[in-house]
Amino acid sequence: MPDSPAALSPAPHAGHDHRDCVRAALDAAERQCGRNGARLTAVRKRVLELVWDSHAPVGAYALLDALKAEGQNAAPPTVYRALDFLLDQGLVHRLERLNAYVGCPHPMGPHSAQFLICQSCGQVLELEDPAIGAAIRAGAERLGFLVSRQTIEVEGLCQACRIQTA
Amino acid sequence: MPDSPAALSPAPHAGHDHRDCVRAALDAAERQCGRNGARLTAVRKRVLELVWDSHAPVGAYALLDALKAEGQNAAPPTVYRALDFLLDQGLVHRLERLNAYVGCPHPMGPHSAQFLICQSCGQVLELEDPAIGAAIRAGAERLGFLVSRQTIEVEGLCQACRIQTA
DNA sequence: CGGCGGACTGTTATAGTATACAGTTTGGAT
DNA sequence: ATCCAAACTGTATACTATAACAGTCCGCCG
Ligand SMILES: [Zn+2]
Ligand SMILES: [Zn+2]
Ligand SMILES: [Zn+2]
Ligand SMILES: [Zn+2]
Repeated sequence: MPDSPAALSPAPHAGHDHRDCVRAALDAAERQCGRNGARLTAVRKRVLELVWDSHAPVGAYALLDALKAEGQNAAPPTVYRALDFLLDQGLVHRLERLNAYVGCPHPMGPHSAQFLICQSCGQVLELEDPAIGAAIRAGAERLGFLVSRQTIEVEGLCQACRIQTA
Repeated sequence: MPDSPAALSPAPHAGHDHRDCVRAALDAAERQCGRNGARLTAVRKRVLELVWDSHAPVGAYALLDALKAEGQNAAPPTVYRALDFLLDQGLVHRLERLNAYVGCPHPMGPHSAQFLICQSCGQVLELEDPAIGAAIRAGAERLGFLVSRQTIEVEGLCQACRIQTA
């Protein structure tokens, strides 16, 4: 794994201007927070920017180190509180398999999605495929189980890495 | 909640003899290990039994405490090594959402499955629905993503708890 | 103005989860 | 009997997350 130092890799899907991603994410966040009276404070906004540093998930303590490197007074609760806020707003997602966080590319309040995690480059694609959710609800209901939340994380090789490996 | 103190609750889906579950699991484990020359040592076997104490997931440190309470010399690596072995053999599964481990009711080597976690009673149902896996692979392949491993954990209410709540 | 209440932040300490590493035992294969 | 690899023990440490409480900021009402 070309395990990037997580701090200085703004190189996402090889061939797009990632600044657009960041700008779009921040704009969407402003709108989203405005809509429901949530306050996107400086710390929260900065953490969101740091999460969007790449399309790869970032650990909470990596965010913490980044904040501290900027001279911020920061401790674990600082970043965990910001992350909790962003999670509540549906602006970032948590990847359970990695204990890490990734920006949501289409934030519209809390929503459930599926994540494709590339084991080679570490990037994450967020998928929102109704068929998957439906299949799961169907399987669960056959056992009388009432679904309230789904966690779906798929590991494998993204298209770019698959081609490169071949 | 049909709740029981979690330590002395061999009462899983309300109305089955759980000793059968345990016996079946241990038998399957012996067979499974015999098949591919893996050694089901005393510690490993005991950890498997402890995991099967109920149908609810157990944390690694709860297992550790149980081992120590039995007079075993045990430290975190003791139980993590046993769990790693059992995971490799497909005898237990890890639930990422809970940082906890649960016995596999139909062990046949490593396999991917779906888990229904009841938020009320804590019990876990393991599902192996080909339609779900297929839907995910289909969604992933549409993006050129090659799936190697799926993590699917669904939280909600099991049938028993749903009826009781209603 | 001045105090009140709620939301946010700072700070310290601690809980919970997992692994690295070095040394020792053990059970078989040669 | 000797050797080897796998398994075990023990200690220390890393990594992830939360508890608890004090201080700060800010809009609002009296
Ligand atoms: Zn981008
Ligand atoms: Zn990739
Ligand atoms: Zn049972
Ligand atoms: Zn239940």
